Amino acid sequence: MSLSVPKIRSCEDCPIRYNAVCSKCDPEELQDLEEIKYYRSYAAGQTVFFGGDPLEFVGSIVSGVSSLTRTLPDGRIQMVGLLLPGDFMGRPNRDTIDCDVVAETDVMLCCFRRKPFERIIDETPHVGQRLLEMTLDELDAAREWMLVLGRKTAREKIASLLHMIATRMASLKPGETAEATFTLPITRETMANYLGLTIETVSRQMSALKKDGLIAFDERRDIRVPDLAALKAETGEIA
Amino acid sequence: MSLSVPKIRSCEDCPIRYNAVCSKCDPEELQDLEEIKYYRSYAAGQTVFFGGDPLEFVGSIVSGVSSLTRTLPDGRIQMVGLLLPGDFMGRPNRDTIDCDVVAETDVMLCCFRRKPFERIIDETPHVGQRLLEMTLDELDAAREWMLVLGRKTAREKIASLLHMIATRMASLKPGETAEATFTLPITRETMANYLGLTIETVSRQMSALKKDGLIAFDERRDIRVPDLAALKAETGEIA
DNA sequence: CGCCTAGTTGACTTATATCAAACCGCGTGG
DNA sequence: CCACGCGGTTTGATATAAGTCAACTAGGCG
Repeated sequence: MSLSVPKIRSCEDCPIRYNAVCSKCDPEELQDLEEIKYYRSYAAGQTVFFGGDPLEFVGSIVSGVSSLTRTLPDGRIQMVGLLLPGDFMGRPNRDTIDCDVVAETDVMLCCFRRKPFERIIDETPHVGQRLLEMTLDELDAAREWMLVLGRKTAREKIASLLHMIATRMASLKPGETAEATFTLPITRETMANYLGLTIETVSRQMSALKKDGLIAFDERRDIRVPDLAALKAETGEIA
Repeated sequence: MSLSVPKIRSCEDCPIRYNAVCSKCDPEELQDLEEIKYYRSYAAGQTVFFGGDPLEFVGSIVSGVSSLTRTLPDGRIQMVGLLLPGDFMGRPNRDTIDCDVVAETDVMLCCFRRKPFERIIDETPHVGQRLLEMTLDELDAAREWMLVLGRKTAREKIASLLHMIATRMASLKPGETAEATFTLPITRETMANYLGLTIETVSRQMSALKKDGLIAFDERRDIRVPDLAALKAETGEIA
């Protein structure tokens, strides 16, 4: 498993320059951040943080996908967040982290040691403001997901997840047809953990959606959605 | 249904002075807030915001309990947040709200029109900082709840809800025995909507917990928990 | 007094979990 | 080069937790 070495030299080149926690910074603020940032890479499957560990650093996902999970003592797992490029991980003003953070694909992180970053939040308003904005968005997403977990059927859950991934991925390369193609960044097991289902149920519903022509795939991970609107109609969100 | 008229004259008297969005403010900042604040009351059952409506104001719960809910077109409802005194409602920098907000009991709100409040966030750092802190806490709570919704059994869900209410209410009057008594601020239906269950299942599990001696009640809403640790053991969170 | 809402309880159905087996692509070592 | 094992996935048979439908109780209020 090869770890890509960071090639980014300055924040100007950074692929997440305009949506990460630093996106509102003016050049001067950016300079402050630049002085304390450093990069880290994780291979797919590696754990970035263990729940309960002291939180030494925070940071942004530059590339790749990570998951946030919570686990019950008997081993039941629930994914509680999916972090894509630009998303922030860690929690200022908290000594420990309460979720496991796992790299689902190879991941590159732009990190800041927590203490200096907390100082920056207090001193450079645009970082704190952007972080508030991002946290509010995440809260909205978490609440949206509570509806999925609490009230949707297995089929609706799968359709919702696929639709979300399709649109979030698509938003990176905008060009918008009714169609979408993407590679699932996660295993069936991870999907199950996200959706509060078993992997067997995930598999059955994927097969059912395929049989119904709503999605297509041969290789297990390469999904084609011929008609995003039709998939959306399966999420239960349409009247 | 009688609406209590606000009796609070200044922020100094305010019951949520030290845990609301204003809690980090120094006297000068408080003065800025005081100039734009106003009070509103809602009777139990009234809707404060309808999902999708323009968001004219934001504010803090001074007293009472409100719920945040999301609804699917076919009528399925999921509660996605429970707001207790001190909690903040509304969303700066967003023109509409995406949840219904309902007063579960009589509620008093300390409100700010949204635009002036947004200006305050930008100008008085302690408000933005506190709001970030509160939003991060809410995000943690939402994630905790995703675990409940996705992976817990009906009994564990009920136990989790009762335990949470017991401890959150208890924290107001700290004195900590192993025992707790409280009045449920919500109906069985609201409980069901919070937990992603039907009201019949809620009722059955309440009866089961009662039969097992984990809770006691005659009047449907006045709950006594003889042993909080024993209740906690039913939440699935204990090894 | 009778209706209305909130809650409880029972009988039955069903969606999803559980248990079990087999499949498929892939890298490894004989 | 092929057999093997392995992780990830699919599919089938069965079990069960929770949902549905329905009847009934108990307060509260006009």
